[in-house]
Amino acid sequence: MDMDSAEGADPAPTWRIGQLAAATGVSVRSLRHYDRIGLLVPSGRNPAGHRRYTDTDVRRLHQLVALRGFGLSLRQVGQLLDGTGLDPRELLAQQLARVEQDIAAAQRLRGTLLRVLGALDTAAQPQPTQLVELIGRMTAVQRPLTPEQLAELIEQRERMAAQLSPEDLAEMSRRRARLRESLSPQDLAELHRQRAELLPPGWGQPVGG
Amino acid sequence: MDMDSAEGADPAPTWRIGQLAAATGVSVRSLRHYDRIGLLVPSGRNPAGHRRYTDTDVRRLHQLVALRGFGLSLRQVGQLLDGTGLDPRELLAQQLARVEQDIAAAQRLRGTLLRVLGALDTAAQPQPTQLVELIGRMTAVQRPLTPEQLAELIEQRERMAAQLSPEDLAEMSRRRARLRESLSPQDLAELHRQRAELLPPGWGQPVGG
DNA sequence: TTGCTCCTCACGTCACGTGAGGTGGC
DNA sequence: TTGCTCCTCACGTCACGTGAGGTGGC
Repeated sequence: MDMDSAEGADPAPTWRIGQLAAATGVSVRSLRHYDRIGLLVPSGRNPAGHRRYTDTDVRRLHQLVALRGFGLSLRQVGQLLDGTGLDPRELLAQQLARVEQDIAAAQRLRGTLLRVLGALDTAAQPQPTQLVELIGRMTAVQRPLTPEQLAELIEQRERMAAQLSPEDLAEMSRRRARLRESLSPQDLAELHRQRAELLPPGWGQPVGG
Repeated sequence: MDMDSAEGADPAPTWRIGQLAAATGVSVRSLRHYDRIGLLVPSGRNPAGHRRYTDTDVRRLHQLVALRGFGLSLRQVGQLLDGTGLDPRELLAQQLARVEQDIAAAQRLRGTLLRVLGALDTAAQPQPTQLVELIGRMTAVQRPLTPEQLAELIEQRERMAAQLSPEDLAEMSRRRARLRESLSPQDLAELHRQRAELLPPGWGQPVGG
């Protein structure tokens, strides 16, 4: 019976860097990077200088990839792998807190994007420049638009629409349709909800309509 | 009545870079960076080469900051500000899709972190190295641990605990308490739920316990 | 006249991607 | 002998932070 699962017995180098990359999905460039920064130095080199990885190296790579997947920096991964005085539980708890902050920030951003997309849909302005100005105005004031601002917006819209050809209007309509198609039903619903919030009280669509 | 809201009349340069930075929260270094890449080139310089920003520049900066806040790259921001053939609606819709992917990925990561923290709490292993190995094993198999693996884990835990002094055990207990305190109640609840899922059927805590 | 503000390099960050130019391995 | 794999520089990415060393402005 063989003892290949015993500890301590380090088998002869077997893996070439390309094989390892193909087997693990880690790029050759990344493996060289990990070598350079001392995170994963292959146990051997052949006479020509080619890296040779042992099974022990491969195990370390697997751990490295797992830890990297937690969003840790390579420095942190290295300290964990080498047991350099870091408590993994605290580190992962910190990471959890960071991820939750990221999620919260991303969700706020999502809300903002939906609000702005809703306003753009309402405004239906063709010139990017004017959209940029609208965006600036919307994000400058964190509150919903005042009735005055909305009125101005609508007035502007009417003026622009009056100058557009039927072809332009049809094109704009197609664009809005494409935008709608690109959104998930949930997003579309929330967009409509956000747009309703954006409108001053009394401006909402008729409930029974 | 004055006409300071009229278009076209560009007032004399007024803002110095430091003043602008203080007023907007954008760092001096960032303002110089925006100048260098052509994103926000101040309208003037004084004889000594100091940047002088006009109110028009300031407006552009406000728009820049707003767009940057959507998570767009500076290149994208520049193209929007200059109206270089980009449809803002499509761009923001793309951005929305990206943000939602980010949220989904971060939520998966959050779940993984909670699972691992739960397992580490169960295992209560003191050596970072062994924790790393546990992590490697846990993330290598995406499924819950098999009863065999869990048994091995527990056996290991017992063996280690048997070798620890009462002081060590007390220290470990304090660490776990600190970890718990660092988690939100929601996280703590989910951690317990995840740990229950991790256990093979029949290993859960007694419902009425 | 003294700080304060401003200036331009220019390196560092982070985890690699992407060639450039050259040599060993099957 | 011919591709294929491997090697080492070394620049580019992205949005700046952080000095270094020097000069104008109030």
